[in-house]
Amino acid sequence: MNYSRQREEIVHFLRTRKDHPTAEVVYENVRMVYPKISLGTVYRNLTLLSDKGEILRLRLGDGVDHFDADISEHYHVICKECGSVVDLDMKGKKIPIDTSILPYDGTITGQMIYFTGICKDCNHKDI
Amino acid sequence: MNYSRQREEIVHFLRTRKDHPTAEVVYENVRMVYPKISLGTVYRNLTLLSDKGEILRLRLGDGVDHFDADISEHYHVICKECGSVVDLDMKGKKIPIDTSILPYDGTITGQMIYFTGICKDCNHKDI
DNA sequence: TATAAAACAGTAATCATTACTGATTTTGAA
DNA sequence: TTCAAAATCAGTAATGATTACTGTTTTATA
Repeated sequence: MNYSRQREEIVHFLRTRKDHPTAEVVYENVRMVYPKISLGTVYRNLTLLSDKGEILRLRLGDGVDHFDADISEHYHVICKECGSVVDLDMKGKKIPIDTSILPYDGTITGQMIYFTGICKDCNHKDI
Repeated sequence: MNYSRQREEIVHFLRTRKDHPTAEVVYENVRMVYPKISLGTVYRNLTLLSDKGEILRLRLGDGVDHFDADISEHYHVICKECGSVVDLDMKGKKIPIDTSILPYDGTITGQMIYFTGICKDCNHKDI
């Protein structure tokens, strides 16, 4: 995989963000540096990078893919009000689930956990 | 909400299935009973029914919504090989996660857990 | 039965994402 | 440094799931 300036900038932009931008948001921002970049290039690189494991693709169920440069073990909370996605910093600890007791005839290899809730900002709005 | 014959048949079909059909699969099957039903009707009813809580809409991350008439507490395993979705019958038990210790500034109201794995059938294929 | 509300079939529109194409850039060896 | 092959790009078209629209039919109930 050759590293183009566009791809570098996409990764660099993602590393500056702790929210979890969509392809569209990445596009709008990288365009400030490379105005001629196309949305297709953004999508192709996000797919390439997540396939190689350099970034995470998050499918949060809102119909749009989100991307995360933080590939360490961590979890996400999705705000039901505003849709924002916030990291849970588990300081390296995984939530323990004993998959061996689950009643399943096949092999369980992984788990995906998302939390839903109301974020700090939306909590304040209610007052 | 008036109950039409089409809507009844959609719910009835979903109840016969333990896999988790997509709107397209529901459409193909309900068409055997009501050949003139349109895909739009299927989508509208699936949305209506899941909004009312009579069925579940599952967003499993494969880009297609799946639907489940079983609204009891249970979990799902997605096969990485064939994409099939199998229920985990937890016999009423929830997987315990103490959300109060999670480092989050807002309110956590719910959790979504999916497991990934290799289903029984795909395990056999490897031999 | 008559009537208003709800639902329908059929079709068009939307929106995120992927695929295609010919031009440009990057890489690594001469 | 130069140059050809490979990779990537910009721009655009296509795809596929889902939603919206419109005029017609069905349903509930008075």
